[in-house]
Amino acid sequence: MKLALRKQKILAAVIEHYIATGEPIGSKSLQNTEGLDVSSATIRNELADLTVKGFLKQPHTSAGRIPTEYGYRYYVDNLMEPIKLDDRVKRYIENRLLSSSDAPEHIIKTAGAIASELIGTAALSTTPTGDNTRVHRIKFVQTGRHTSMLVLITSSGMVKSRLFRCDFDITPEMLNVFDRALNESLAGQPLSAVNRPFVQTFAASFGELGLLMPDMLTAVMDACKESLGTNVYTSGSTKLLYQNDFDLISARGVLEFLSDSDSRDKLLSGIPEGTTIYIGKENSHVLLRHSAVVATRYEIDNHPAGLMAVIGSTRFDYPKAVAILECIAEYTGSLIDELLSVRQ
Amino acid sequence: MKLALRKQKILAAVIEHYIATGEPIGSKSLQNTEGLDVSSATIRNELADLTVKGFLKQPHTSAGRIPTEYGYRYYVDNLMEPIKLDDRVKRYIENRLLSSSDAPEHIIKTAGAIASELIGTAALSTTPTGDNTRVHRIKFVQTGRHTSMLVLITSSGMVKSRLFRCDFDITPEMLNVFDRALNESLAGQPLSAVNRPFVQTFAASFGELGLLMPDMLTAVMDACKESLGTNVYTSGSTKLLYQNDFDLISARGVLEFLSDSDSRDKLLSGIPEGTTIYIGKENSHVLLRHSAVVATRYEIDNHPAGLMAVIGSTRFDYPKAVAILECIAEYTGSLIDELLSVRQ
DNA sequence: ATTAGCACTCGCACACCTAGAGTGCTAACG
DNA sequence: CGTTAGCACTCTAGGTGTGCGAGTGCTAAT
Repeated sequence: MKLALRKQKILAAVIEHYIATGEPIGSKSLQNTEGLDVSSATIRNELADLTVKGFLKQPHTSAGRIPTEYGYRYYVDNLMEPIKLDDRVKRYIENRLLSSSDAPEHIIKTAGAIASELIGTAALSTTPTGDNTRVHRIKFVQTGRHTSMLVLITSSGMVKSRLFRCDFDITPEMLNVFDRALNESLAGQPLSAVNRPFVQTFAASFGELGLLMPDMLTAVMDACKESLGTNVYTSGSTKLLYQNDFDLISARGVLEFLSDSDSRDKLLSGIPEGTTIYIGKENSHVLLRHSAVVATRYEIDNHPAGLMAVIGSTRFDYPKAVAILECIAEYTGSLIDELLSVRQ
Repeated sequence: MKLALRKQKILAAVIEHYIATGEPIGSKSLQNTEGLDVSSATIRNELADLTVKGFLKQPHTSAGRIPTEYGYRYYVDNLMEPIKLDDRVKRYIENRLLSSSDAPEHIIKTAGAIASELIGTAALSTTPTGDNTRVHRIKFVQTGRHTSMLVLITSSGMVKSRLFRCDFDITPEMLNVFDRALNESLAGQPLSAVNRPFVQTFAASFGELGLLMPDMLTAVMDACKESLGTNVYTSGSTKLLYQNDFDLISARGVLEFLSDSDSRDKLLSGIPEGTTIYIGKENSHVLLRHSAVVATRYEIDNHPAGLMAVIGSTRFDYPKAVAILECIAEYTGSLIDELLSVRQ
């Protein structure tokens, strides 16, 4: 729907006032809006119209107007102007990321923490998705007479380990043989390829020896499967409880949602590349019906990889959140790229 | 302070009623208490006395009595009877733990989740403390021309990784040399021994080559230092927001506390072996002033290692929490022992 | 199309009231 | 001297009533 210029101006003014203060605004206060030189009665007419069209609503008859979810959507799609981030903020983000320790997981965790801190709401960050990830290397470390640890390193620099036990004594030579054989056939394979058929073929090609170590092969499979899933880090979730435009039920709902890995992962995996905004009922999950999600994917090796996201009430400073998230995502991606020497 | 038998009976009855219902109880309802055959007037006298002595208090004049923190303390120390866990519950715990994947971190995380689920409040579980932990093995995996990953495996089965980069091309032979040298001098060392002096001595003994790799040695040190710290897993923290005897401020405080790793670790590291209960102001941290913590240490290789703890309002089913935590801690310890083959 | 004026609506804050629960005190009892 | 019955008292929760202020929608004039 195309709105007349004056209506757009009024809609933007209502939304920006509401985002800033959390209070409804009425026709009188709107007269002070820059470049809106009409009487309050005119504004009242426009407000009534915007309300009928579904962009605005009144909490109750004698209150001012606040945006509906539809209003926010229109604002996000048509009215909001992308803000340019202050250089100091950019430098702050870069420094914080650089001073986190040199493990990809740490960097990603820190990225989430920065987002939460700067945007002032709960933030999520995920390790890269496994789709483009391959097995980099598998290592064995003996831990006991019958037990050993398997360490899987993926092409995106993630590490997973598994303990397994055998019925017979493990010798270093044996581990060496397995080390060589496994890496020969697995290194470079996509993680998703390491499934039961693959492992069974591998074991078969190994003859009798292969049959001896079902536990080890299960461990390999397990580790690959787990690496295929992403780790999700949550930051600043208590901030939700301080947002006064968020009632306890909704805030609790979001917290509940965040701690339920199934529904959380379902949301996250559905987010496309670039920057995405879900407002209110646009979220498929019931618990997020009163919340907004702003998410963006960072890239590793020029491929969309993991996510940076913030989540809060629908009353959200969308322009700011988008700018900060995109900045963090960019730095995070290039920092990990650098560490993995993907960009030589 | 020694209390007369009848006073003890009344105190226990008040506390147990309050734990069960969350409601204050008055003299009349207390007459129904098993084995208390006196009039309500007599009970009123006793209640007044217990109130003066500080065991009980009234939310307001016309309400019944509820326990004070001091009352809870007396109950926990003198009155509460240890409950024997139902066999089905025990089996449930064991099965849940056995079906978690074979990585110590997973088991510990699951243990926390079970505790939260069965006790119905937030739970914490930690990986073993580093005090008795030694370096088991260090592995190198090349990730790029100038970058490599270091994987540290500790004697308690934990894995830490670090990426590092060098100014020159890394060769497999070089990594092999370092692998051998590092493991020769580090394997079996307590993690705490791997500090800067140690690393410098090591580098010096290596001559020129040692000077070439400051980043690698820093990575080793970092990884050891990080392994010295414990990982803390939180489960069911949203449950705090559903406890109706917990006002929003207190619940939020606890959540805040749980997400602040510094103060959280400070609490956890101060907990002795065995089972410990902190009630209200006994907690050193301000944010826990209205909460209770029940914690117990599990053992690995017969040494007190990590923690299982639950946290909630002071209105707490202490006997149940103690019984369940101790059961979980025991199974967790022996399961990890078994995986690490410490008990052959 | 815009504006001034005005009656109207509604939520909030506050005061007020009542019912019910539980108490402490007093005096009587064994 | 401990125990008990009786009673006046206190306090909270919850319901009702009222005035204020903000903001609206409508109408008639420009």
